[in-house]
Amino acid sequence: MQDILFDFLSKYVSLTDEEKNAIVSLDIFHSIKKGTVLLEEGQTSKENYFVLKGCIRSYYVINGEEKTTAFYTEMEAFTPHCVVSKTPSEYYVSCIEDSIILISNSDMVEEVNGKFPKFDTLCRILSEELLAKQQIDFDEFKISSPEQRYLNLIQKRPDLIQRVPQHQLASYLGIKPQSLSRLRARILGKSKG
Amino acid sequence: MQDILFDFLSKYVSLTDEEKNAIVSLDIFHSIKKGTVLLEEGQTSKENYFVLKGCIRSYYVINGEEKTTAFYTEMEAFTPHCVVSKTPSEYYVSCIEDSIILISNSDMVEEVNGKFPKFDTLCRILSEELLAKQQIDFDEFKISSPEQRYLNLIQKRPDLIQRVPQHQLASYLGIKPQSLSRLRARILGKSKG
DNA sequence: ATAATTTCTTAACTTAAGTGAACGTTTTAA
DNA sequence: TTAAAACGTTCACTTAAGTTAAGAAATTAT
Repeated sequence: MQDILFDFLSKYVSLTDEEKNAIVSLDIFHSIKKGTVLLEEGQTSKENYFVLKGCIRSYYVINGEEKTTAFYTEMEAFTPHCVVSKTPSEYYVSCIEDSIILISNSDMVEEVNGKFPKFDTLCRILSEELLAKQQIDFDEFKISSPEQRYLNLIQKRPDLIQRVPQHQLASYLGIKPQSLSRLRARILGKSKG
Repeated sequence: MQDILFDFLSKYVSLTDEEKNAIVSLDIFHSIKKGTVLLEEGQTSKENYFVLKGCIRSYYVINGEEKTTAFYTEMEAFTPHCVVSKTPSEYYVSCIEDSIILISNSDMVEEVNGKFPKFDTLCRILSEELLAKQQIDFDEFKISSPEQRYLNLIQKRPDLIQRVPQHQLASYLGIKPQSLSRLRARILGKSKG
């Protein structure tokens, strides 16, 4: 299990056994059941997530309606806004499959980063990379129509379309579930002629 | 001029004179004329931007049409995707006002970061903060209609509405210029009753 | 200063998304 | 195992954005 993490990290920096032990000693490996809510609106959590297996989802609840904004799957990291801003969370995070998640506390991370400067470099590289990736995702969302976004999703994250309920996918694409159904029917009609 | 930068940085870390000199010696202060293109599609630049005064804009050109995806104004930093991914840029960056921009080369930054570990911490904090901020912006974009996005922009970045041409604002909001005109007329009608 | 270009707005028409409702299917819980 | 709830699709209707075109206003270049 830990090997998966260290294989991933080895792409960015090489870690000594001492450094690896420092990570392991944080005791961050967790098995999470489908449906578990990891973060609730209003909480000021300090927890960062890294998905080893499974899928977590972030969503707002507006007028009783869920608005899904992101899915994080294998080898993706997620630091909720409230952890950085130290203000109450405006959204929820929950687990949509039985998952194995690394959950680390910001205070712990800072402590370890203080001891091992290499971790600062690692975190910087990871968040710079994530920032750049997210910027591209945002750009693509802005310059695309809902239909283009859906087609784009089929290309880039085909797994999501299988493992995520339609109504969650719809709000992720910025539309209503009925519109996603219609849009899918439209595409199917086009490809048939 | 330099004071503006160091005042800003002092919010995150305290720098010694030696560290400040290291930054100054990079010779990164530039005066840029309105209309200057800083990055073209296809280029694999290594330049990072930090706006001290003025405004820069990133935009794609798709079928001859500009799609504006971001504006960066005073005290905002921007690292184009190509700098991180080391692949040719898919978008342009240009200056929409006479501006003073810090332009730094990634290689130089890495060299200086090697000498002064504190800079790694600084860069990590800045990019984590930026990532969190960007995530919120993306979330708000997804869960809002064009009209809500426009009203939101009036609240959050009223200056942009003054200093940016309508057609650039429109594509930033994910709609056509004609739709923005209509939307504004609609809002005006509502407020009058 | 004037001409050329770009920008902004308005309008009529088309296309697609939002809304409310119905209905069959699937999943969840008792 | 059944009842209840949630989910996905379809439909008719409404609302808003896309498109094409035209003209006024502002900006830029000569």
